[in-house]
Amino acid sequence: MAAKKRSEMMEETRAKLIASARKAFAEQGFAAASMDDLTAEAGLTRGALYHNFGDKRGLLQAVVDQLDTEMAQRAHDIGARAGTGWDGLLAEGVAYIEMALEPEVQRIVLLDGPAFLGDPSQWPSQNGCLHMTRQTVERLIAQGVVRPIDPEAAARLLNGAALNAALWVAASPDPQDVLAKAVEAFRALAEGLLARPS
Amino acid sequence: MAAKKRSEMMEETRAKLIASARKAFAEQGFAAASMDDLTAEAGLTRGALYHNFGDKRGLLQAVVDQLDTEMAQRAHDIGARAGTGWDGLLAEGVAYIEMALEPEVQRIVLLDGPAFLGDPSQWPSQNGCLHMTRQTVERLIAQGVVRPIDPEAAARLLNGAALNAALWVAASPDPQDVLAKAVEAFRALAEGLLARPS
DNA sequence: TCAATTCACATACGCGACGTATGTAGAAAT
DNA sequence: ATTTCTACATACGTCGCGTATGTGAATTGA
Repeated sequence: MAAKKRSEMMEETRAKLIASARKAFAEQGFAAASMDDLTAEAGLTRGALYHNFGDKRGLLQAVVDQLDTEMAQRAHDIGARAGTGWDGLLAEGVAYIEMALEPEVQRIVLLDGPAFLGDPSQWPSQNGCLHMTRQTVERLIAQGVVRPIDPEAAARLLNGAALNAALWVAASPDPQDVLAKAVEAFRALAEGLLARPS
Repeated sequence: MAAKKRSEMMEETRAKLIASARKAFAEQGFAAASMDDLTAEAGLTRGALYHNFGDKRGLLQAVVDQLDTEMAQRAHDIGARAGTGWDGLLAEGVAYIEMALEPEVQRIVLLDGPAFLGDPSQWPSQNGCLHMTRQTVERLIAQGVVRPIDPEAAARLLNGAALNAALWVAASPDPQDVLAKAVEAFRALAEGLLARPS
């Protein structure tokens, strides 16, 4: 076991705190989660927390950034696997709906994030999912597949639709059935973006 | 001045507390708002609050119900003025986007509401806006204007899209310009619901 | 009309959680 | 080897929620 440098130790501490916070925030919500409990589970104290993240919101910010980055990566992979065309965008959107079913994502990124950190597009992580959807839309507009509308606006509305679909699915007693309906409605809505041959 | 009955007095205190809470929650957010300050501004104490609403969440629930009812009424009027067809649905959606620009609506109903009360469709007020949009969609499906998809799903996604559009507009430095883009994108998306002559 | 009761609200208290100020041990620097 | 620095721990003050208890005015019943 090689001796660890100080910077490595600090990275490890940050990682442990973020991991504990992810669990606590997902299970109890940001407001109800106790910093004492949270840090204790990571084998640390609140001192480490305030030293590394400034305050409770700073920790939430770090957790959200990590989750958002993971989500963007996953959605990108799924979208790319479905191709660079229209199907890619649909796959991304559906992937987003399905990811939003995970309690961690829903509670932290979709509910507490906007409530306590404000508008997602202002986050340091820039909301990777949103950014990625926008790029996909831009590409499809350039391809002539999607009609020339503001790509930022389109990405916003698509992500918003997906988010609410996920909230609905998650709260339903029969998630599988509701998920199918949500995906169908999402496909229908998204088709409104298609260039009409008119 | 007629003497007031006890029930009338109680209604008045409830109204005063809700009014104070609307201001406080809108300005500071639910989590940061202090019940002591809130009740003091209404000329009361926390005693009245806990007697009438049970706890802090109960007060938020009451505020959200009131706002939601007002929003549904306003959107209904605007939609009805635009007719009972496709334009009615579009008008409702745009009205929803514009209402979501008001700090009271955005902060309380769209951000803190879901975060602290859970899924909007589970609220006692049943989320009037959502309910109304669904009815409109159902009517248009019956008319053959909208293709036969699950109306609940469609209403959910439309409202979700409108919400995120509003968050975007509100956070932008040039709301007027961004609002126009958002409305355009919303119209495009919504057209995906139209029945195709395929 | 008057005593008894109810109730809407105020007051008082305890507890938990956040943020800060201070302490400390070990690594880094010279 | 001494000094400095820093990543964390410890200790403290404060604030806000929820509850338990008190009180005066309105209501009830005879």
